Amino acid sequence: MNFMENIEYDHLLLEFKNVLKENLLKFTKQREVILQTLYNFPEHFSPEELHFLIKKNHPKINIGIATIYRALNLLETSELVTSLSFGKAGKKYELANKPHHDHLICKNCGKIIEFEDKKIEKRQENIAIQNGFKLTGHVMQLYGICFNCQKNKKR
Amino acid sequence: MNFMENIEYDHLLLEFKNVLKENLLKFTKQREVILQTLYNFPEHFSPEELHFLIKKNHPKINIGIATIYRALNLLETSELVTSLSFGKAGKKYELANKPHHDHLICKNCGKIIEFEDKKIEKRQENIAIQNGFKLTGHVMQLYGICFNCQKNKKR
DNA sequence: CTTCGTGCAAAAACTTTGCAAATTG
DNA sequence: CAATTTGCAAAGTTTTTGCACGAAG
Repeated sequence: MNFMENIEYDHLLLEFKNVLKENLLKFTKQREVILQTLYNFPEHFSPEELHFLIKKNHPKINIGIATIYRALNLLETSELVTSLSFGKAGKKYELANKPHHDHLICKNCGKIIEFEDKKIEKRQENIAIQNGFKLTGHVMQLYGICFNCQKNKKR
Repeated sequence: MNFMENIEYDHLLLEFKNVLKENLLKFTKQREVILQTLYNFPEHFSPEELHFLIKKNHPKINIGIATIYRALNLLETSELVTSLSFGKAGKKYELANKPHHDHLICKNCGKIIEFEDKKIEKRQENIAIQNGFKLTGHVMQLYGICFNCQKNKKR
């Protein structure tokens, strides 16, 4: 992969640099690598997981966990990253403006279908406005039993 | 308020007692008060907030924070309580089987507004069917900036 | 050069655990 | 009675902070 030629990433990087500039903060190798890692791995990371991954993929950079925390707080405050957590799992972070994704998940076999529904999104926007909110994102996961698992169900 | 005459609460309590019985666990004053408090205050609590509230409302019961944590873990495992967290705020707990609702969450101050939208739910059902799924549940969180935080952001 | 960022280690905050005494079934 | 639960304090975890040095603008 050659990140230098990725327009989408370049745009994200530019946004980040603007945030830094606006706040008179500095662009450092550590901050760059953190953003890059969040971009390249489309999962949800705990600070610790992110730290581990960066140490593995960039052995040359000596990055401390405190830097990860500080960067994630900065990124979250500037709305480039969002965090969430459900149930037992701790807080997880992901890029805020990834292409939008909702999930339909089979509780039996774990199969995941991604979908997008304009009508629901429109409705969500309305609900936010009615409550005085400026909407910045959402998480929606539907749980159920997929076709195959319904068929195979012998219980 | 006379909780003795509250059918809804009685039902919840019964459910809890059944969970305890199934696992050969014991029904204690502390566990009862925790459940009761979650029922009576329809907010989202951190363990610490819940502890504080119980100490305030039941000064006679000497309840430790460890007991709160242990009870919340038990209640969450048995699906009587769910937890969620977002943005800066830590993990919060609420009763699971309140009438169904989704959350509109301020990423800045952590304020939570609950809502329910029949149109969205109908649509979710359709999406599931189109994909061959039998729907059993969902999680939907809308993230944004609440009215107050929008105002205050003008620095 | 001046200011900010970093790693480190220490501190603070949050959560779990071990244990003796108390309570439940 | 036997077994579980509790509060407490100690032990783990997770997250934040202070500081001296290094890096960015």
